Amino acid sequence: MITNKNCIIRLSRYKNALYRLQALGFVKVFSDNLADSVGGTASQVRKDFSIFGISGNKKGGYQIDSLLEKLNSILGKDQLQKVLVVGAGHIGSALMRYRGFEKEGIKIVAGFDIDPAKINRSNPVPILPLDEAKAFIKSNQIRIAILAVPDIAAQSALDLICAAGIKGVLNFAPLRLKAPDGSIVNNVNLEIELENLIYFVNVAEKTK
Amino acid sequence: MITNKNCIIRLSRYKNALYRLQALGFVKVFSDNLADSVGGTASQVRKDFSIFGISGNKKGGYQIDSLLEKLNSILGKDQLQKVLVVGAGHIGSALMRYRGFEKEGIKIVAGFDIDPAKINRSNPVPILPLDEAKAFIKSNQIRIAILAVPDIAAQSALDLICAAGIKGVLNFAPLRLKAPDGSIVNNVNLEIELENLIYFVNVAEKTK
DNA sequence: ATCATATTGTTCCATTTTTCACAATAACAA
DNA sequence: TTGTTATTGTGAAAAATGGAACAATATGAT
Repeated sequence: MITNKNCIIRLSRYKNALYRLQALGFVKVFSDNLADSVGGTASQVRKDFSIFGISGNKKGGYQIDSLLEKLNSILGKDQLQKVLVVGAGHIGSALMRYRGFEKEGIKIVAGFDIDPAKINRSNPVPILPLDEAKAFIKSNQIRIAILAVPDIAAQSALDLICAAGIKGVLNFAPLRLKAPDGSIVNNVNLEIELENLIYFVNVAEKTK
Repeated sequence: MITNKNCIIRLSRYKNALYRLQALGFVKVFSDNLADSVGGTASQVRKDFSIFGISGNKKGGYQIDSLLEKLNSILGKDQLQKVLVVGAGHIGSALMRYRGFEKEGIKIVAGFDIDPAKINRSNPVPILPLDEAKAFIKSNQIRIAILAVPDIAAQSALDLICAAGIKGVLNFAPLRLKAPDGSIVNNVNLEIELENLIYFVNVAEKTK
């Protein structure tokens, strides 16, 4: 079983690169084309594919359409993914308005907040009271959520939505959350991303 | 020389955990406390520290205040980091309004956009025309930027700010950018983060 | 039909990263 | 003072990751 997160990220990159190539009229692709597009080696592309039983043609490369089909199936993109956003602050609202998810088959179906002033049922993405999250998650069978609430509220919000059936959470609160059994929390920590960048910029500066 | 990004990310996590412990009144900490807080092993904590020449006391653990000093110095947090945001769309605006950076000593000093309608010089974080970015970067000696512009504009905006002196960029546009010589680009790709999450949720579901 | 060539799939090797294990030693107790 | 204990610091082992190399082979050329 694959536990290598980087490998799955590379599959996403291959997929994105393939759509671009397809848009340019390409029908087949070689491992080294893909390596160039995503910044890796041809061996790694081939190995990534072989891990998932994807095979191409000796001397013929890979057929883009069938390759995309397989990648999309692996990545769960053969069905629309309904996602909800918990927290309608700056970040949460921006995510709800962000148009980039659509073309990836990801649809934000609702936002939730505790602040009554934020509630807006007629929004393109309705913003509902957090009280209603449980019922909403159950009746719509949502499995994925984005958590964009203040630090202090993050753990309890996580517990609430996981108890209601959420299995995967992308957490923007800059602190480590304890994932309830049976659910997965991935973190997007912008402060840490920036710190990391600053560190490497400083190192580059010093060693120059 | 350290090139291990994960190691640096762990340092940030240790730092954050230490502030929380300090706020609770703790004065010293053991490697296994830190391991618990950030979700790792005690050996790794000690090894991470040893890589940077940080040492504690046999049987006495680490003094939190001096440990924080050293981590902050490694992470470049002994001075305010001025950052600018390029692109004042949903994501860019949310980042400019996000209050979480301040407590990390990161200050967003300006935003830039090509759309004249977005310009607002009297904003708490002024939003200026992209034309002015070069002069601003030079005169304020900014080294770090967040790139939150549409895909199509990302590479040219990157080239522009790097030519003006930006050394590190956190890119939110969901495509691979070519980093100009001497600068570093880190990517935050929300679509890919969600895809990744969905993949692992699906795997967990199947193997259950 | 035969040969040359290009490209895959996979094995093996190198490197990086993590974990284990334990000697060294500071703090404390008797 | 001596002994016991807790914890570090690090060297060695193990695991994971990535890359190079090459045999296998399909394709196209002659």
